[in-house]
Amino acid sequence: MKTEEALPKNYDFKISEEKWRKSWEDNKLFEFSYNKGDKLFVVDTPPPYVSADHLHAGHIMSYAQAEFIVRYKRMQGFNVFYPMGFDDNGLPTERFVEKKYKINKAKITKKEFIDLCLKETEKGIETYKNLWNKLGISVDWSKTYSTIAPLPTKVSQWSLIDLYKKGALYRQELPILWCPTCGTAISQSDMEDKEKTSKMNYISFPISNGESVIIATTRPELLPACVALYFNPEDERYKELINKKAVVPLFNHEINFKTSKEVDKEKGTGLMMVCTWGDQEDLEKWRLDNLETKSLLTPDGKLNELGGKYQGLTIEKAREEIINDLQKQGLLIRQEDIIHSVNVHERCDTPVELILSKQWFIKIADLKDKWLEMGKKINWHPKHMYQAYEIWINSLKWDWCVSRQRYYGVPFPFWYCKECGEIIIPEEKDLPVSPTEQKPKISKCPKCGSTEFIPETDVMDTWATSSCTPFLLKELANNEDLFPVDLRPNAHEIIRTWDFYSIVKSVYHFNEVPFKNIMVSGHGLDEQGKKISKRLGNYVPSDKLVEEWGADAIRYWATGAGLGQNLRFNPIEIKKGKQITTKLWNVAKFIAMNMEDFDTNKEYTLEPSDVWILNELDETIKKATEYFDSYQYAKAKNEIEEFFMSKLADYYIEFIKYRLYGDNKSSKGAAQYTLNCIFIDTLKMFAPILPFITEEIYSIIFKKQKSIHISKWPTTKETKTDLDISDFKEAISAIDEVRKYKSENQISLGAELKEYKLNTKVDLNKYGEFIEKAIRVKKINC
RNA sequence: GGGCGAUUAGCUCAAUUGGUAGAGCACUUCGUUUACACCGAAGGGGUUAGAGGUUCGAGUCCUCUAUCGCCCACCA
Repeated sequence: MKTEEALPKNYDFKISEEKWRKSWEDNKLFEFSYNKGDKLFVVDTPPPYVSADHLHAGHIMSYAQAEFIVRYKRMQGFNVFYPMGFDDNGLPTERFVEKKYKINKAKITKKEFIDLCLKETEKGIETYKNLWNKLGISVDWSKTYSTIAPLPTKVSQWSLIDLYKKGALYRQELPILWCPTCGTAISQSDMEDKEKTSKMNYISFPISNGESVIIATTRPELLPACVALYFNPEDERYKELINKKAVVPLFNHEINFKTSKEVDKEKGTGLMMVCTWGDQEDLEKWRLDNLETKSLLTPDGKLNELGGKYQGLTIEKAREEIINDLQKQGLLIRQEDIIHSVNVHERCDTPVELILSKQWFIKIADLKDKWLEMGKKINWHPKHMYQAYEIWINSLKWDWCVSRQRYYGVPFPFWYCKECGEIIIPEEKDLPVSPTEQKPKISKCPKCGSTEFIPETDVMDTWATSSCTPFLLKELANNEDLFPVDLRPNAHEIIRTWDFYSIVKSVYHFNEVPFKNIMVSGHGLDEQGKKISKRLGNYVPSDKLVEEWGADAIRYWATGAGLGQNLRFNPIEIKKGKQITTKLWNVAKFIAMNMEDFDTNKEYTLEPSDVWILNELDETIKKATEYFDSYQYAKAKNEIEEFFMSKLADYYIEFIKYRLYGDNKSSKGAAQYTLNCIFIDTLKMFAPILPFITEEIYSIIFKKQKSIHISKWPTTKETKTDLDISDFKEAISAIDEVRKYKSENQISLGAELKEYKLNTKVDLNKYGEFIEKAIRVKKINC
């Protein structure tokens, strides 16, 4: 071995990381090619929204954490399929473009808008690709997909058609969740809670006997759509009202009183106004009691003709004017300021409305048991994340509305017969189709013979396309064995969307769960513990981070949180990552300097310290392997680091210096042999976390294979020896004692003591010479 | 209101199935040693959020309380 000159004094991560990125790419190291019988490990990694122009430590964290596992599995001999995709269609991208270009929808054509989306999509993909490359994310870039491209479009359309044929997809006119700002139907999972300040209005309703009742509401603008008043049948205050009628103030239509046990006597005035529709409660009463339908809102969130003099006003404006008018007529009894949480559309913060509309739905709400049962078949890492899934399933109230009245997305593959409304479906071989640009292949409606067809203009919910990824991957590599996938890594906020919808689809299509394992990562937090967000601007852009610290150091930081846990951004931890790489470098240098005369072919007689460190190594390999196998990269890192820093660097190297520098050839050889063994395995164990420095050192010192990342993960070896080193710990304690003595007496560790009397009990016949030489004492006594 | 997770040294976090509370950073005192000053050694620092319970023994198990984060419900 001749390596000394090859290791410069300092490690330059900028040069080295760039070099290996290029080398891995040139050598196609991570490209997937499959031979029947290979152990597969297929990763269905989240296709990020390309609209993210604000990549930060949180993104680095979650993708790096999944990648630790991927690199580990690759070294374990799995044939890894790890493609990356981009989720580039749908509302997130549209909203991003609207905001970025301050789009006025009246002044832009659909085509211009879509072109802008495409342009931003391209840019976004480049930004991500660049970051993943810099970070050393080992994806197979030859198998990239984007959700709007022909193949994913085809798969998404096939999926809908299959669901339709199986009766799981239906089109119906129903009260649905609607976002007035985005002008589209949305689904339950697109909503989130938001605290809003509002006013509770106490409004007087005249009743037929000349008296009046008071109802409390935050939404007086719904008065024109008020269809009934409810009270609890046991509420003595209102019992007599049951046969009376009330008159809706300002609008003067008569409504009935009804009872329901679900009305809470304590809430408001105990009288509940039901409008079609203000909230879930209204909807249920409407369904249950067959109430009249009074559709009040237009798609852009204004009152329609039912609003009378308030027609054309926005919800907020109508609320304001109705309150004014009620006040003028003395019908507004009082107002209270309140803070309540409102369901808003997560993409734009607009309160969600319920309107009557014809949409496409996938049946999910009535099959909760099935989704729960299927969810249990998946290994959730960490386990309690299943509960997040369970809670969501149990809260399902709506079928999944998959149609969106938007532009930039995968089109629904349907036409309708103009005469009879028959749904015309293309054949699978003709997919993908764009109904607005193409005519159906058939010339006549099979039902009525009409020759005119109307295209469906809706596009799919963004999740309707991304939920296909588990079975898109097999199409991407044209290989049926790739389904179901082995690992789905993602953040916890998309359990209810990406994970759940993926399960729904795979169960419908193949009666099988789409993935065997889910690993859920937490959020990146800023140094104060706040969630990193674009709005707060509390982050350093990810590319700057990598530039400043290097990929290995940032990746090291990403090991700091266990699965599902949030992780604070912490420069000290990144620094520590850098420190580890420096330490690895220096140890490598030390080894290179002392390996010149090492003959790998000789047999060596191991000494106690050699056996000790080899046993420690075995123990570390065992634990690190167990931890990686259970997705606990954080614990694995701790074990490896502890071994490397505290056992190898702090002790073993000090233990053997006298042998390496001395004249005893066979003793030196044994130390060289041991050092060689333990260092290569240490490097390998660090490789999934610190891919660059380990590759650099491996390439210089060991050179066995073209890359450490395709070398075999270390296994335990059971060192063969006649030595009993069960008391070796005592020798270490003795060394510690001398170290402490030297430190307390301000003697340098290098200075040789003439004599030292140990307090520690240790077998000096066995370890005396070793202790004397390792800690530099001429004569040691007990 | 319900659920999940958390609460351990000044800070960030560890602690297998219950068995003497540990590390890093920071702090203090030393030390330039032929891998490393992008360094090394040693030291101080704790009523494990609080209260009760089970146990020979509790950071760990149970109950309650407090605080933080997240999810769900709540729009009368």
